[in-house]
Amino acid sequence: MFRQGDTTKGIFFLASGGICLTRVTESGNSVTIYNAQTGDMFAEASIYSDHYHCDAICTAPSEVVRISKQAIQKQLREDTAFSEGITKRLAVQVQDYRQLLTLHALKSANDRVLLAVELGKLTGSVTQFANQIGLTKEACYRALRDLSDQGLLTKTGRGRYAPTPRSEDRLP
Amino acid sequence: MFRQGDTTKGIFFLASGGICLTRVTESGNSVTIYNAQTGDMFAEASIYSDHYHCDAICTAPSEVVRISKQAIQKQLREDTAFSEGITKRLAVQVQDYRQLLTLHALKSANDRVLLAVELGKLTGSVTQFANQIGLTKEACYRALRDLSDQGLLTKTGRGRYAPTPRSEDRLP
DNA sequence: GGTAACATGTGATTTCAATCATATTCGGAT
DNA sequence: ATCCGAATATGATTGAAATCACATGTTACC
Repeated sequence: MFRQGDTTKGIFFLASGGICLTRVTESGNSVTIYNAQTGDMFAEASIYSDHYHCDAICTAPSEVVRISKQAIQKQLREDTAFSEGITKRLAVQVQDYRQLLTLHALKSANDRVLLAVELGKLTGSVTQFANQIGLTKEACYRALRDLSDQGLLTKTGRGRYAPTPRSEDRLP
Repeated sequence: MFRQGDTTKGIFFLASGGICLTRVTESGNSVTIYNAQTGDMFAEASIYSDHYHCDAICTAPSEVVRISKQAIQKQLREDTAFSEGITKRLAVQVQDYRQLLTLHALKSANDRVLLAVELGKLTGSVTQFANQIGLTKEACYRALRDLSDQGLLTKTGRGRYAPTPRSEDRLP
C-alpha cells in the first residue's frame, strides 16, 4: 500500500484480506507494528503527518478503500458531527485496546479465557478466539473445559461456551 | 488522581512528575496501562464515558492540571484547532496501543525484549520496563543478558542497554 | 556514617502453556 | 453419497518463563 517515508495520501479501510504494518527501527531491524484484519482501519494518524512512518504490505489479496487526506481534512473542518464522530470513534478504540491489553496481561490461560468469554470475545470459532487472545487453540480448549468443570462457564454446544450466571443476577 | 469507577471530571495535563495509569482486573491483578511523563496528557477518552476505567496514581510528586469535562466539550465544539489537537492525540494513542499489542503477541522473552528496546521502551528502570512489556524483571534481565551475549544489544551501563547499530547505517 | 528501601543481577526449581500426536465431527464441494 | 479440509477435543511430552532465593550496588534520609 505504501512505504515508510512516502508522502501521506490518506487513511485506509481494509474491506477484506490482510495488511501488515512494519517499521524499520533506528538499529536497522524491520519490526511488525500491527497486523490489520478485515474490517480494520489503519494509518489514522497519517492525517496529521506529511509522510508515513511505516510500511503497509499486503499479506493476502486484499480489498482496500482509501479516503483521501484532503477529503478527511475538509470534512473534519466543515462537518462538526463528522469530526465529533471520528473523535469518539478514536476514543472508543483507545478503550478497546486498553481492554485487550489488560486481557493479554493475564498470564494464566484460565484467567484469560474466563475474562475474554465474560467480555463476549467468543463469538466465532474457538480457533479465531484463541488467536485473538494470544493462546494456542489447544490451551484454549483445555481452559474452556477446566472452567466448565469448575462451573465458571457453561458449555452451550459444540464450541460454544457462556459465563455461568452469578446468583446475584438471577431474577424471580 | 482518580480511581477506576470514579465519575469522570475531565482530562489531565501532567506539568511535572509522573503518573502511572493502572487497571485492576477481575482476578485482582494490577496492570500498567500507561506511564505518563512530564508534558503528557492523559484520560482523553474519559470525555465520552461516565466513569474512569483505570486508576491514576502518582509515582512522583507531580503538578497536574485538570481541564473540566464541560470546558472540554464546549471547546471541542467551538475551537477547531483544539478539536484537531485532541483528535491527533487520540490517533497517536491508537497507534501506540497497537504497537504494544504487537509486542505482547510475541511469546519469546528475547524477541519481546529486543523489539521493546528497539522501540525505545527502555527509558526508566528495568523493573518498570518489565511490567510494561508483560514479563517478570528476572526474565527481562536474563533476556537482556542473552541479547547482549548475542551481540544484538549493547550494555551501555548498569541497567542501560541499547540496540547494536546495524552495519548498513554506517556512513563514511 | 549508618541504614533502610529499592534496583540490578544471577542461580535453582517448578509450573504451565506450547508442541506434537491423534481421533472425531461437521460442512462444503464433487 | 462420499471425499476432503477445517474445527473440535484430548492425551503425552517438552521447554521456557515464573517463582523462589539470594548477593551486590545505589540512593536517600536521619
